[in-house]
Amino acid sequence: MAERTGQLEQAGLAAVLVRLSHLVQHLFSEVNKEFGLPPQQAQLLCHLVAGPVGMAELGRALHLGKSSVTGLVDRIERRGLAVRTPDPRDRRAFLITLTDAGARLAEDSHREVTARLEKLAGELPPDDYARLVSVIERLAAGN
Amino acid sequence: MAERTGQLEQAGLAAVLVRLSHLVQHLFSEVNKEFGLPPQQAQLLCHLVAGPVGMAELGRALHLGKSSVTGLVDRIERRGLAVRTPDPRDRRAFLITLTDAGARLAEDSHREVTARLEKLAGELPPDDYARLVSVIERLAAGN
DNA sequence: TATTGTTATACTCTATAACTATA
DNA sequence: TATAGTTATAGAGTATAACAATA
Repeated sequence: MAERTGQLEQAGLAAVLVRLSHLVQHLFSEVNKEFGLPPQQAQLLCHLVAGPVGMAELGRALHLGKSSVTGLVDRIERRGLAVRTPDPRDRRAFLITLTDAGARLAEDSHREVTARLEKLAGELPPDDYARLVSVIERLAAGN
Repeated sequence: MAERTGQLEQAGLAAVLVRLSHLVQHLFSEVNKEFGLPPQQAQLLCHLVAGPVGMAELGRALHLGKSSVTGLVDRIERRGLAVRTPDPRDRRAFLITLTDAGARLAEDSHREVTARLEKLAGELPPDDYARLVSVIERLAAGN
């Protein structure tokens, strides 16, 4: 790793990634707390914006066990943000669908999270901004 | 934002940051699960590696309320990974200190997390690697 | 037999409020 | 009065195991 030494390397890639991750997680939590949403419920809403999703697929997307998804959907449903509807193609399964209130909340939350993250990075020179997006995209590709 | 359009911008900075954050968090959780550690306890250990820390300072560092820190330290102490020792300069306060077992576990966990993150980014060209570290450091500066 | 989802149970995590003790 | 920390309580999040119903 001699080719990767120097002042910038002192912090270490892992260290800055973890630090950035904490930063983003904290911002996400704080924003959604203002909307009265625990971060896990907010994340669930994010995964429902594109359309109805089954419980099993939610578990895979969120890296959760079946019973964890059951509880999370219970709480989101109790708040009136989504509903379980029977899957017409599988009588065992449900499709979780956002209510109007849930869709509005998801959109508001997403807008605010995006705004604050963009603001965070807004001081970066355009070149750095573009490079950051590019590199992170490659980093996350396939994971 | 016309100066920031193009193929790379389609994903959006916020989106890739959130995605990267999930990626890092999940990796951190998975690694520490192998060590029998919930991610919060692992993060607590990280903050103790540099030396003993008081409860209040832990709360500030981890963005936690006082009682949350009490519980977290209770559980870490029950596992024999750290101990409360009286602060000689303030008879109200404790200094949380890693035990030998806790220090070993923290080091092992850190090594493994670092290795997997470095591996994740190992395919990046050295220039991108250095730039990523540089940009993220500036992004996280002061936050 | 495998998959979808729930229930029961236990533990972890977090916050608020009320409290003790020290600064 | 302010700060360091605990306790009590309540809710949220997660996992494992046992279960029901459907594929």
